[in-house]
Amino acid sequence: MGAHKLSDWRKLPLSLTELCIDTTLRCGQSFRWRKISDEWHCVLRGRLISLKQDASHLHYRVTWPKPTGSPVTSSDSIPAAGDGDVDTEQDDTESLLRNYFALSHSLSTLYQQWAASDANFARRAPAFTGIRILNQDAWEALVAFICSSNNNIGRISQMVQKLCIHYGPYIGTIEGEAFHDFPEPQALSGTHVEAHLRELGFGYRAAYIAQTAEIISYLKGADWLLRLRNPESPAFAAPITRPGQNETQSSSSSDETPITYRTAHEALLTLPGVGPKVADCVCLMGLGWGEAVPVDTHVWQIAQRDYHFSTKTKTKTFTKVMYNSVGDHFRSIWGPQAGWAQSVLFTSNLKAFAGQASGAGTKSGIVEEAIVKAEKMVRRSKQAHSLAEDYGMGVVKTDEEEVTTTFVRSRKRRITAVTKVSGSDKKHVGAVEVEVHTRRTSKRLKAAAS
DNA sequence: ATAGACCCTTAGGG
DNA sequence: ACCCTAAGGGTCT
Repeated sequence: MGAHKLSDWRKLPLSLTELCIDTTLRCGQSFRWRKISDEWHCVLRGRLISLKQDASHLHYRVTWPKPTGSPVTSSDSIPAAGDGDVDTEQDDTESLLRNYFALSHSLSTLYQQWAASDANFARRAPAFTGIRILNQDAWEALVAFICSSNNNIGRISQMVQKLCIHYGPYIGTIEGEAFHDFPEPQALSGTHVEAHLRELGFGYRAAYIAQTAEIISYLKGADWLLRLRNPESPAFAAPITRPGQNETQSSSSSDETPITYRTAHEALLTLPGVGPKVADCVCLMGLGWGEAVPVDTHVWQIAQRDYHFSTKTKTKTFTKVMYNSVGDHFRSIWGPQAGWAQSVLFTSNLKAFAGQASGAGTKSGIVEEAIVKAEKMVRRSKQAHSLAEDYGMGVVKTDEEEVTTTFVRSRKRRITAVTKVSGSDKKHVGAVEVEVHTRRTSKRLKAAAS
């Protein structure tokens, strides 16, 4: 009843290989989608979008908000002509969705390319198909990822939800749940905002958000953010200029240096609460820079575990030099859409998706990790002990047929992985045992092993 | 350049 | 049953 108009379901031919909304909408890109009785809902550009998917189609429906402040609802006075039947001529929801899901990229083609140039991707991706980078609103991505620092997906989603409820416009209700749009920068500006956000549990991020909102609203302007977009991205393709049209108009930025991924990244770093990782998230998911590779704890783990990135620099802190070198490395193997490939491996590494990992049975993330570490030991059995030091392993035992690795998962846990190898090939055959010990038990184990 | 502090929530071990 | 610790898509000083 709260909605002005509710469209009928429409559908878009789309395979699950090209897009899997169940994965893409849950993997920590957007924090606003909610699943209610098997349908996904979110407000995009002022309208409430509902989605469901089968093997061949993406089904969508739109709920338009009731016009605010107009005493006479025109639709009520107008006879049945257009009521309950959203004008499909005018409705641009399909193009909105094509743009939001960046459907102009062929995901299956990209997966093939990444798999061809990267064995690790080829091994992990089959269980995680259909993961796309969403083309989100840049301002929303900026604020959401400021919230993401030192935080988990659950709480980030709660925080974004609070921003919408307290500062964003109400759009509609579905099964008793209210949906608001994401607030504009001006709505999050003001002297009271920081204190209020602290009350709402934002912690130290409250100041970052309030300050960034102020800067975008009044100092730099919302245009500033939009000018950081990738002009080459299909999502922001310039309006088609006809041959006869004036061309000087399009090159209005003749006095400015052309925008690049690097300059966009640097520009974002000037905002409070925005470091290299958050800047890359905004570049990738809000500004169309496919080569942006956000390096967080997960990606850093992946880089070390699967791509032989070593922590040999004594320092324990993750420096900006290291950050850039990880990103450059992934760009060199995955190419111009490296950020898209990153999201696939990132998702495969999430605990929430651990059940999907590896085809044979459901191995936990811990087991997966143990297998991979053990495999690494197999490949480099000669340097097993030095590697063990690099990776913080406590005990390493190798012989002709079996490799046993024990490494420290946390201070109070040790995990032992046993990988069987077959003769000269030293191929991993999948036999894995994992044990979790208390400190006391592992001490005994260590003694027994040595 | 490099440790700590920073808000808050939850899961798991004592 | 509770307290305690660690960790969760980092950034700032």
